[in-house]
Amino acid sequence: MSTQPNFYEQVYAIVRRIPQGKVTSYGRIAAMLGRPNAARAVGYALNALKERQEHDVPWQRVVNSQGRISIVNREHGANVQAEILQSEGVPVSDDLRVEMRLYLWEGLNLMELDDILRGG
DNA sequence: TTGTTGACCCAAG
DNA sequence: TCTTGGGCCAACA
Repeated sequence: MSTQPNFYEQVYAIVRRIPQGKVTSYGRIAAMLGRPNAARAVGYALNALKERQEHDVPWQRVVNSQGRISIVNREHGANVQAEILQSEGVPVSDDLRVEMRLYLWEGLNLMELDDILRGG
């Protein structure tokens, strides 16, 4: 389809469905969109979120494939993303790592995914 | 259209 | 476990 929704919007649609207390990776999101090698583009999309001020997108629930936080932003000495995740019940170690084995979000079911790919 | 930049991923060493 | 290098993709100048 040539009139499919923007790549950004698809990324946001998926991130919005990550349940509290779970995390997923940039690469997994890219794979859900049918672009297993577009992990960097997903990061680019989330980066643009800052300026858009879309507070309904839980960007903090996205970490890299190794369960590590890739964001350098920090306030009063503590990493912002780590703070938010811990407040949601996801433990983050001192070296900014999350136990992916325990907190990984498995992803969407086929019906939800199809809904997003269609533009829902 | 080309080159550069990123909140990445993966395989090797 | 950490570091490198190569690869991939979208946005932007």
